[in-house]
Amino acid sequence: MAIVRRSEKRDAILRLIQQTDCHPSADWVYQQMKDTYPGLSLGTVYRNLKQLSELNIIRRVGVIQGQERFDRETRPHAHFICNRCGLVLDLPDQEPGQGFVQACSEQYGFVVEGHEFNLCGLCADCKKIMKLEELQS
Amino acid sequence: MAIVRRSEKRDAILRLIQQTDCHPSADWVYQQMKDTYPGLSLGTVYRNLKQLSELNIIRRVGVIQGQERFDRETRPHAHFICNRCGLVLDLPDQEPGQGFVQACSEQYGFVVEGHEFNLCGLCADCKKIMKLEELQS
DNA sequence: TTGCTTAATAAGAAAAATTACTCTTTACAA
DNA sequence: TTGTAAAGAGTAATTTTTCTTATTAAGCAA
Repeated sequence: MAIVRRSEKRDAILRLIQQTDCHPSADWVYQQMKDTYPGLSLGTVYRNLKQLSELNIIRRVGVIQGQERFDRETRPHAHFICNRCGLVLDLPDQEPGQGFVQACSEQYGFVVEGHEFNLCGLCADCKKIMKLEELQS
Repeated sequence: MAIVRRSEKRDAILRLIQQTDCHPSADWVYQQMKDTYPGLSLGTVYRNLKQLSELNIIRRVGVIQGQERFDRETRPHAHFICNRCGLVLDLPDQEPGQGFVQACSEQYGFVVEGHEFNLCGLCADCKKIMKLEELQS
């Protein structure tokens, strides 16, 4: 990988992500920053998010309702994702059994570098709303 | 959800996915079908893939190298994803402990409808290629 | 069966999200 | 200070979703 040079924009993007627990999207970052950095390009946000996740400084969560979401926490942990409102919540890690990774590596010859584990469903708020809608129909 | 009507295009899309184990992308499906169905629209492929996965007839795997991939197998199972070549491989299910789902549901009030579990890394072929590249540099 | 009704489906265009590319600016080492 | 390559802005291209209008599948009545 190429040398990584210091950059004001990247520092600011990272600071912003570190300060929130909302698992931001690229556009959220852009909207938050564009007043302070008027010349900021959305492409720059995307490029730096990609770079930061490749450097394992932040982490990709996955595409939720059409937008990639990111996570300041790189240590292994699971996520809950609400299918209705798009909420992302950190959960304590659900480690794949060490035996499982070992077996896959041996059987198929893989190098396993990481894992992602997401539960999907309805969050508490959306659960209530769905119940209301049922009653009304 | 709305009533689902029979449709020639959707049947053909589903048949195609059932016949392969390559975890296709929308564009792969489109490329395979466009000769047989000259008027086929890429939008139709996307709409039907979305609908089939909402009906739980196929399953979304996730975005890999910029493209969403799909899986004919809807029963719970894990995936291995190669970060270098984009290979997707089915693995036997790594069930989240029933206790884990139960605990999340109770603690946060979630309704957990499903889970996705992916191992990421290098497949056997890419492992060899990376080794070669190391030797050459 | 035949024709009518309606709502799902399709095509095509447009919008949105993301990535790639080109050219300019800038960080940093020699 | 200067040479270099990384980083940025802006634009274009790609992938995916959404919207509009026309078509068509399927239930119902005659």
